[in-house]
Order: sequence, then structure tokens, then C-alpha cells
Amino acid sequence: MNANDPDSPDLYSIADLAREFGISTRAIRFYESKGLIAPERLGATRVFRRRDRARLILILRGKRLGFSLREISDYLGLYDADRNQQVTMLAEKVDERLNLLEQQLADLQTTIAELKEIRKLATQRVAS
Amino acid sequence: MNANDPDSPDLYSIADLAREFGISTRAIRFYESKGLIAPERLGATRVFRRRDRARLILILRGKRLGFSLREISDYLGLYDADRNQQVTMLAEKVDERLNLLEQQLADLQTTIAELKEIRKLATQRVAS
DNA sequence: CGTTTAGTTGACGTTTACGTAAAGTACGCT
DNA sequence: AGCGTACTTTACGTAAACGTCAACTAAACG
Repeated sequence: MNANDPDSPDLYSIADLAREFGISTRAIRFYESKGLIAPERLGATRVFRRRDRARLILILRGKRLGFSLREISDYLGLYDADRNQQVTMLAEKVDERLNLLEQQLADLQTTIAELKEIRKLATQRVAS
Repeated sequence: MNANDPDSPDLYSIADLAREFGISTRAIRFYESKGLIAPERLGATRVFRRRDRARLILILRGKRLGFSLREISDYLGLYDADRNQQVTMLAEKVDERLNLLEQQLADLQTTIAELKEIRKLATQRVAS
């Protein structure tokens, strides 16, 4: 795990993370303004720790999956087990989200299969 | 297959399709304005056939997968094999899209696995 | 000590994907 | 003929997710 890697630093500037993940600093500030991350401050300057970095990874994965920042925000809440008092409600929300994702998984598999079929037909026509 | 079902009608109004797929007529007109569908006209009134309906299904699936209408438009082009002269280029585009989707598939599987882990931990705490 | 360099907070601009009237046309009924 | 209902286009409004200045501050460097 990356978090256990002794070589991985514990402190990051906003530019560090922007560079690492190929996003703009503006985007990162925007995520903070929406409450998705909450870096510490040294005076006015944002200081990011591994926890913030980990959340950024989850945010970007959520985006690749097509979720809105609002949805990603809800999703991130699921990871804060300690801050989650209603464990039963947590399980329900996780199940909800799982259903969504599994519908999406089915969509994906259908689409991939169709595209492979199209490619097969195309390469057949090339071979003939 | 639905297209072979003799009971499925061949003509649909814009309201028919909106009702069937739970979207607004405005959305359908918008998709047309973006060139994603091209229904025939009876005077000014749009008349949809099975082909348009099939494209709508693809559009909505694309949306569930988080793609933009622009991306979905490109994607729909892949289905028009007849209109596609450069078969080699088609195969390349299909492969590109497949790579994207398989990255997305990996993201999804990771996310689903993590959520199941979270749920396991949550239900354990309930059981204890 | 002056000036790059990296950071900050506004504030306005932009694109996407529609929602929401507004105003008009066309058909089917009574 | 009048009415409701379904359809049309045109056009302005909106939420999300940033991009893009502008104006300012603070640390670092020769």
C-alpha cells in the first residue's frame, strides 16, 4: 500500500497534487470549496496530507465513472466510518451505491461486447 | 430481439418515446439538434422509427456510463458501418473506445470491491 | 532590496445539457 | 365554429464544473 511506503512524503503543496494527477490547482480549490477535501492550513497556504491525497484519488476515480461532485461527496462520506454514527444507514447507502454501480457494470459489459462484435465485422470485411 | 417482434410498432411520436424512456420531449429534440438522431418528418411533426428508438437506447446507456453527448455522438458513428468508408480507421476508433471502457470497467470493479469491504466492516460492527 | 515564484481570494466567463415559458400551427371532437 | 390536445420553433434561464483574469500577500533568491 502506498500509505505504508516510507518513501512517500506526508506533506504536499497544491501544485504537487495538481502535477501528480494532471489537474488544475483551480479544480483542487473547487473541490475544497465543495467540501470534498479539507486540507490543513499554514497561514493561508493549503497543506495536504496523505489522507487528502487519498481522497483526491477517490474523487478522480468517481469522475472517471461519470459521477457528479455531489454524488462523489456522498460517496466519500461512506469512507469516513468513524464519523458515521448510523452504521445501519451506512450499510443501506452502500447497498444503494452498489446497485447503481452494478447497473453501470452491466451497461459497460453490454457496450464492450457490442463494440467487440462491431470490430469483428469490420476486420472480417478487411480480410475478405 | 425487439426489432423482430412483430407486435412492436414501427412508428412513434416524440411523446411515445419520452414516456417509454422517462425523459422529456425537450431532451429528445435536443438530441436531434445535436445530430444524435434524425427522425423523419410528417410536415413539421417528428416521426420516429425503430432505428431512432434503438439509437435512443444507445444514447441513454451512454449517459448512464457518464459520457457526454459529444462522445456519444462519436460512439453512435461506430454503429453506422455502412456509412463508414474507412474500415481500418473504424477498427482503430473502436479499439480506442474499448480501451476507455475497460479502464472504466477496472475503476468500477475496484470501487465495488471497496464498497463491499466497507459494508462488511459495517455489518461486523452491527453484529458485535 | 527589488523581483521572480508560489500561493491566496474574489469575480466574471464558458460549456454542457437540458428546463421553462411564449407564441404559433394542426387535428379531432362536439 | 370553438375547444382541447399534441405538436412545433425561438429564446431566455439554470446548475455544474471548472477556466481565466485581477489584485494581493509571502517566501526566496541574487
